[in-house]
Amino acid sequence: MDKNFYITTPIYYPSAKPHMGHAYSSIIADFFSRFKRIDGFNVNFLTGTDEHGLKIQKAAEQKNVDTLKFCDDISKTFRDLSKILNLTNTDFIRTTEQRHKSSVQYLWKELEKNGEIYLSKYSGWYSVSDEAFYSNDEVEEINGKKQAIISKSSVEWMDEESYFFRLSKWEKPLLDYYNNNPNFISPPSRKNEVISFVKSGLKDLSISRKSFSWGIQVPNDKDHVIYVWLDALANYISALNYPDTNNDLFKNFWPASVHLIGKDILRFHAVYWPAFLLAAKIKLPKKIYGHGWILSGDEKMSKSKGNILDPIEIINKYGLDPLRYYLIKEVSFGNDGNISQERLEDCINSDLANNFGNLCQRVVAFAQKNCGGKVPNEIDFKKEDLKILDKFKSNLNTIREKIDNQDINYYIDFIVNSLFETNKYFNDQEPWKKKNDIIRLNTIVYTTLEIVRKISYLLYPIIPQSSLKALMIFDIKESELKFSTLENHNYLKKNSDLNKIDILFKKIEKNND
RNA sequence: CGCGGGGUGGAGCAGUCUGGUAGCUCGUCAGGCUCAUAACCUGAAGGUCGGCGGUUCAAAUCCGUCCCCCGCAACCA
Repeated sequence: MDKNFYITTPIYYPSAKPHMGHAYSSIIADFFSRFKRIDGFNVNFLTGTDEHGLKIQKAAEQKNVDTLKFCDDISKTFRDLSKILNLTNTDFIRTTEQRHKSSVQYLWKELEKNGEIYLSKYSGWYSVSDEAFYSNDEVEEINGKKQAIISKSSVEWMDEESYFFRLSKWEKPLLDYYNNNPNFISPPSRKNEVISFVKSGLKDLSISRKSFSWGIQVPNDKDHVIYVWLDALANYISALNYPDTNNDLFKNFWPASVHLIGKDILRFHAVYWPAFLLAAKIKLPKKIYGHGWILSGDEKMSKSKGNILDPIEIINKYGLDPLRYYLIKEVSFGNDGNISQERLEDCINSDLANNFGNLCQRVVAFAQKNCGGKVPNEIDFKKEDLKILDKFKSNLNTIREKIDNQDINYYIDFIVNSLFETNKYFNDQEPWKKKNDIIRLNTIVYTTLEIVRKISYLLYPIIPQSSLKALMIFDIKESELKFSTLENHNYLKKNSDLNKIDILFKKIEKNND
């Protein structure tokens, strides 16, 4: 069985500072990475920044700084964000790096060699901010200025030589591929969208620009710069040292297990990217997953509405793990989700503090008083103990399957239900009334501790810091985490010391006004 | 006929592909417990699943039609 796992985030376009959407994509990717890692996989987790294009060039000019310097600075804020979000990415790629540039140029030459590229002329209305051409009927004139009807961004007439990629010839092969690989585009609602787009007909794609210079040069034609999307998408293989397909990175990790993206860039990933790869005779990634957007309230975050929730500010106020938990739990994965401080606070109080944090606290405190602060030694499992313990064992493979289908909702529901059941179990077993039946008392405590361990493992991909803090009760370190040990009901060493831990999550005081 | 998403108890959501007594979290009310972060457990109230029509023994789920909301005009995941 393939024990390698390669997951990517989009590479972020650093024309402005990071926002909640970036944080969301990254956190989800980190979730999968961490899960796979504790399940014994060799994980490659790539993120980075996409730094070419006219928008960047102009932004740098406006600030009167060297373009690369401009990119260095903003790229760094994204690299910093990775640290702030506690990501376990194994690489961070910048499209301005030499390893990427030479990889893209090689890819170009491959396409050229295979007869996929031809030189022609492009005339049309070009929008800088959309990086797209529009035809006459897609443009309107308002106050004497031409703008694109769809995006309302201003356009200018361009009449320039351009290289084209024979996208049209891949229409049928793409449709066949979607058909033969039903999970290639997920979730299904996105797949339908892509299929109907491809069915409506694909035109050849302009893949070079003469009008600006900030990009990767077309091999053997220094007047042209390679189209930003062809450039950007290639990051997924340039980071694996393509074209050196014999090196370990490429051999182990290509094709990628999943490209995690926002639904807005689905077309580039599900149509253009596979077409480029087919044309270059490179294997296609196994899955493209287009997740939804994070909205504020019911609306899109926007400066004018003043409803922006900056991930950094949220983290400074509430901490990282609550944000990670919220984004993973409260957002129905695949759909758009809302974030509001009020609901974030509810999450912290109900799920994290009351349900999980308090459970850890109550069992450890009980063991301190009644079991000498040690993992109980003499125990005797009864069927009610085994019943709750076995739930983890019997669901191991289901959980793995759900994760492979990106069914995060199932995963988190399993955890939350387990927390309820454990609190109920402790309640119903009433260990505080078993002081004259020490074996029974011990068994209840042991069982509950085991479940705290199991749940902490499950929570590790979601809230790593807090999970590890909880596992300090047992002196379990990050490097020891193994998902498969959820099967073991006797994992905790008997008679070993239980460490007292601080309160895991402080409750948020609610205003009553 | 632009494209796409959505309308399920007070709030936020699952369930719709593969029809079969409407489910979860929060909130509210009542009770229990006392080991714990005034926490935890139990019970209750609360929904004609946007409207209308159709298929069916049976529709939140399939088909048709209509109404309403949201995004695609960005800080682009």
